[in-house]
Amino acid sequence: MARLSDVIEEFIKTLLRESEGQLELQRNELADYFECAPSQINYVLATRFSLDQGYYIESRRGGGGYIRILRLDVDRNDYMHYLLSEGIGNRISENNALQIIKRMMDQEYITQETAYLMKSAVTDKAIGIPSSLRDNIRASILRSMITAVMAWDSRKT
Amino acid sequence: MARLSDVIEEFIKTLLRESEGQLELQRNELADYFECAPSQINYVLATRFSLDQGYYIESRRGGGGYIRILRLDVDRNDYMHYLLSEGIGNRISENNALQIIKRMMDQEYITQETAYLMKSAVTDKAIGIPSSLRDNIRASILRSMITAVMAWDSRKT
DNA sequence: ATTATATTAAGGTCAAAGAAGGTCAAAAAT
DNA sequence: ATTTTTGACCTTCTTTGACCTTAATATAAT
Repeated sequence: MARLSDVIEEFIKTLLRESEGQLELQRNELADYFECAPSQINYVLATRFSLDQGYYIESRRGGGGYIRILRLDVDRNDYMHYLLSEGIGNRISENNALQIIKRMMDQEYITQETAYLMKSAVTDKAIGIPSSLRDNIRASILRSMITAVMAWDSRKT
Repeated sequence: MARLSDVIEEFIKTLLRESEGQLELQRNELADYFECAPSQINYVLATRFSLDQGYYIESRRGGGGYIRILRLDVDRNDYMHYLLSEGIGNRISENNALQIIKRMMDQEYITQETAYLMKSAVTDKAIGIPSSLRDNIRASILRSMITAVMAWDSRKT
């Protein structure tokens, strides 16, 4: 018997194929459909639709809430994927971060303007706190922004 | 699926656009039109037309009462300067930061893409560290990015 | 005609209920 | 031992309704 999680995974991937890599779903509805606990949907998303696997997830609670899944264009974003999975890690110096941003710009993954903005967010000065935590925070922010760039890109088809 | 509050928000914003940023409406009439509780109008106003978000509301009860909504169209640089000098300060919550970014986008001070990127840099998740320092760091980063937007702009003239 | 009172027509507040999604750990299955 | 499934509990956002306050107008009393 195929594991339910696998079935749900396939189901979502089919939907994604039919909708050009972008879709919105209702967690409870889906759980209902498969007669499983709602949290199983989260499990599927966490184990099969992670960033490393090339997916980006946004959600909103409350009435009219939703879960939005974006399939990132992996081929086109090879370098950025590498950055997210290994290239950055938990800590990164100001210099390294600036270099990475410059390279993304050179490769035309991002515009000059975006590069400028990203740089502004990862400088020592921006992050403030004079502590060893700074490099960790920087890494986290940089990763978040790179993810955003990718998600934005695949969003407008 | 679409949240009623969102529909009402859009409705009001459209009216505002058509009337040069100033309009008067009848709470009960609007509630009637959307077939909702009158207090839902207040909810929409409170959550989407706050001062922070650039709107000012006046109202009057009793016969001939009304709700007047004004969109505050401050000069772009004025607003950003205000943000830098007083609006943000040393600490800012995730929600407030997102609101400010949304407003800058609404008023077309920044593009949707830039807004998306900026948001990604100031979320709790991006900043990581679970500590009271987070709001300080966020304020600092947000200020830095706003400065960058301004600088970028004045650079290409 | 003037003043006091009642009625009606607005809008305001707040808390409870409802409608999502999130987290985490225990139990079950492989 | 690892992965999957389930369920209890949490957080966030929205919707609804009961009750309150204020203003204008109509009516009654002086």
